[in-house]
Amino acid sequence: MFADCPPVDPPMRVGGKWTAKIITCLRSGPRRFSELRAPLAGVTAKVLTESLRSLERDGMLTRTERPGVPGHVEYELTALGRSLFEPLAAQCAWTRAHMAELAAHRAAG
Amino acid sequence: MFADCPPVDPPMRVGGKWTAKIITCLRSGPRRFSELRAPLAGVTAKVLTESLRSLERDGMLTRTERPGVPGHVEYELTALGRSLFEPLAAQCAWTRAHMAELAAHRAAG
DNA sequence: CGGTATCCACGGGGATACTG
DNA sequence: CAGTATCCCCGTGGATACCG
Repeated sequence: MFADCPPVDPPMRVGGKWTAKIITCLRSGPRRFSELRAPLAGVTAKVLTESLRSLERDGMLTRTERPGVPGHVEYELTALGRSLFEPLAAQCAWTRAHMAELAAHRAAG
Repeated sequence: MFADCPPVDPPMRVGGKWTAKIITCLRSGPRRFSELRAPLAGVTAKVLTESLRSLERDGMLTRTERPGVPGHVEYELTALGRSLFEPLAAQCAWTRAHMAELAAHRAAG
């Protein structure tokens, strides 16, 4: 899921701790709450909810309740949210290109 | 100094709160501690020192004590540090292009 | 001039339990 | 299923004072 974007702890971040991963998870289309929670190993429901609400307030994604039994909720990126792919890709590219050098410095220093 | 990179509170950040601005300040060449502190309005000596030490540990910049009376200290970006310009520019471009839309969502929501 | 030393406030993030 | 409600920890960052 995130193989193209190595999880070097920082030094580069978009929004909160889970924001970049959420965007990446939604890349290929809308997903439900539980479909987001599974791949984002370690995130609690509370924190995931907060992150999603924050992204919704910023217009990065939409939240849609689908009725039925059982009902579910769909999260989908807006155009604004998808526009983050570009800077996100730049960060991933930087990390891929320099993470070894960075790790070497940290190990030495 | 930072006119080309609007200070939208985030959503995009490189490292700590001051990291991106420090890198930008060092863009045109080496600077002394006090030459960094002035344009970074609001940063305390402690926090600036911490940020610089962290960047030094990561190999992003070098710290050089110049003897003499009065002596001073020079901070200069390494090649690794300068390599951050690219993703940094991508972030600035995104912010410039979408900050109005973002602000509108936040005001409405 | 270029820092340390202390102390402290705040907010993000997490653990756990519970709910419509 | 998709959350809330609580409680709490801890790291970042800031205020203030002092130092070689």
